[in-house]
Amino acid sequence: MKGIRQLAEHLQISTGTVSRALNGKADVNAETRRRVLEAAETLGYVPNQAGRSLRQGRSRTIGLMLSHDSMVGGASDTFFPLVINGLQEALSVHSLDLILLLCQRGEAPDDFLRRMVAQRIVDAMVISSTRLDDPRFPFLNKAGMPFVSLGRSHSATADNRWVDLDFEGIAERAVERLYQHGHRKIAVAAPDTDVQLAELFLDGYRRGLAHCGLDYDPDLVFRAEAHEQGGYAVGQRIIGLRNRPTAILLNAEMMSVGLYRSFGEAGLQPGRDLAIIAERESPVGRFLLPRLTCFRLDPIAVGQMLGKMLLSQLPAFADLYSDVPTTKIWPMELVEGESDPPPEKQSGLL
Amino acid sequence: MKGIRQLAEHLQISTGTVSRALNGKADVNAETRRRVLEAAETLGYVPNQAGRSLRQGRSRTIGLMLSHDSMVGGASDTFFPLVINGLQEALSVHSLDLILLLCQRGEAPDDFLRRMVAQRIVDAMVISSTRLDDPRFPFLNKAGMPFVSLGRSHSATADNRWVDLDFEGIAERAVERLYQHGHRKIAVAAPDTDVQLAELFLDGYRRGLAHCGLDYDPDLVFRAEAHEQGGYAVGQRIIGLRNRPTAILLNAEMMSVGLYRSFGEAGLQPGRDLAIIAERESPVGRFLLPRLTCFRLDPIAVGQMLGKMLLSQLPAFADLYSDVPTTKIWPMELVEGESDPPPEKQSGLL
DNA sequence: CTGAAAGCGCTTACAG
DNA sequence: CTGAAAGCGCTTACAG
Repeated sequence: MKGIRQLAEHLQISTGTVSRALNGKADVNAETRRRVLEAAETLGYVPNQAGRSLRQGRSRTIGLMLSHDSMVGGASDTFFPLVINGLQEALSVHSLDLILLLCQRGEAPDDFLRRMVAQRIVDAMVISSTRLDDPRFPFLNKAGMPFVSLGRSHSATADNRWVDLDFEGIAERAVERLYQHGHRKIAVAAPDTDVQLAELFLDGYRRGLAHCGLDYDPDLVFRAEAHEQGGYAVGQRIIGLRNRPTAILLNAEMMSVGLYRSFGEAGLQPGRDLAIIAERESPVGRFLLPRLTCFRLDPIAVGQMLGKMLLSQLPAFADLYSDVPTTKIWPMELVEGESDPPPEKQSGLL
Repeated sequence: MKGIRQLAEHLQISTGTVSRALNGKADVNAETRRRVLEAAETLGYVPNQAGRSLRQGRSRTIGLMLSHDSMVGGASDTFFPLVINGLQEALSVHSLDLILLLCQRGEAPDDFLRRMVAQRIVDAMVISSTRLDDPRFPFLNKAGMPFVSLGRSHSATADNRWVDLDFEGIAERAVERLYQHGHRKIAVAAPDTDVQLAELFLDGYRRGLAHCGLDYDPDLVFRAEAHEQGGYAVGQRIIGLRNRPTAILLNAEMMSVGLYRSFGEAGLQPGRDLAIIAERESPVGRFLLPRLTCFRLDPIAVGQMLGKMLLSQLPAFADLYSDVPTTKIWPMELVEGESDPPPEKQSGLL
């Protein structure tokens, strides 16, 4: 079935009536509507999106911009797909489709976004992998494109909506927990880039130290990339120290795989010889030996929240979502593993 | 800048000329073209996609359909993002955009595809996660939507284009390698679903056994899901056996994380107590201890090949890509790790 | 409740 | 080399 015109001719009625019947407008005869829906179903008619978008001035499609890094890093493994699921759930309530726009490795994220927005393929955007200073915020604000962000930024205005994980809080709590376990020399690993989470993670770390009356020692901050290789490098550096830290916080759980290996190679045991707490629960961390102590959250709920925040930004749905918070720092719950045993167990591990 | 009409008025020329200048048509005065391009640049004009698509009958957008499983499973970790990069590289040569369409958990992939195709948002599709019997092939063939597939299927016709990994070949070679290392009781893990790769992997396994003169023993085939938890379950079952296999092939490298843990918990050493070869190289496998022996391929090249195959299916570009193969079984190269030590080293590991 | 008509923004034969 | 006009498929005031 080609178009609405053919469908209308087949039914011997006007395209306008077909359109109204299909779009659930009130003023259509019940029997007419039934005939139209039945014919559309049997003939497999689905409205051409381009015609619809052009006429309505909107596409009913939401774009989620992902960077190559957010897919390849440890974050990919189950986090993003589940966030996306939650997002789709929230949007599908209003028949909005979600498409994923993957910024190529090498392409500047800002240019990429500009292109996508200018083409008007999507009515609204979800952005992620925010940076401290992120030009996408002023750009989207200026372009008048509704959006929400997974991640904070200094560039966000009071009108912008975002959800972010409580990186600060978990770093603080991890330090306090390690302190209670008897640790006095607690290190931290964080990425050496301008991603927002690095700053937050370190802020929380410092705050935790302060609470415990420990001094901040810049030598205990290990800058490394948030993946296996980065964790391996951190492990190597720690092993080489005269005066090793007895515990470490990792900002990404995939780092632990490399850290475990470096310790294993050196005949040391992660957990016993270095207590480890990592940022986010994942299947890998759950099956490492020792099992990783980490922080849990519900990524689907994060996605649903993002979806609702986005809907609150769309004129067509704003009134239905007026009670949605404007920003949300998502709490995370500690999941006790085996990688930060309390002092009395530290020698008896395995 | 709103539309082409405003741009034309600003330049005091017709919209037709603006359009021709912008689209690089030959018969435009050089100076006119320069003025148009400059004005478009400074005023930030980009053509409205809906208008373009409607008029041209095509969107210059390619859809990549991903299933939730393909993102969440181990396959996600670096494989898909890199394939996507290669795909985008190939398509960007002709200014074709790629959008990712993620089939929700729970939504039937066939219905999802039907909806996407009917809406005509994309000109062509890339599908993945093929099954033995996959209705998407006849559907796309019937709908006349050009497509390529990452993965074989019995449902593919001779006209369909696909790239698939050489699951059969690697399973066969892995068995032969393990046989040469002295193993006579070689197990295999494969998913218990109708994904195409399960069948191929088992076919190769059987062929390898036959080459080595070993009997096929169904008790050595462990059906399990292709992730950490699945690998853990396989490990548990092996440990419980009176007469354990001395080696195993895993169809997914993420399984090894769980398998390693189950062995570690039982005081056994992966590698020494069970030789392991897994399907695909990944950062996790590289940093496990012992390092995983596995098979390597270049996912970017796979993506580029898929892109070229797809272009060969599009009328506008077919003649430029007439030399692209119609199907390709992608070879993989063994990467020697520490998880399948030759016999003389098996006792001295670690 | 339905039909006829306009028009969304673009590209492209066609005429000159 | 450029302009005027048609039309892609749809939705939606408007008239009846």
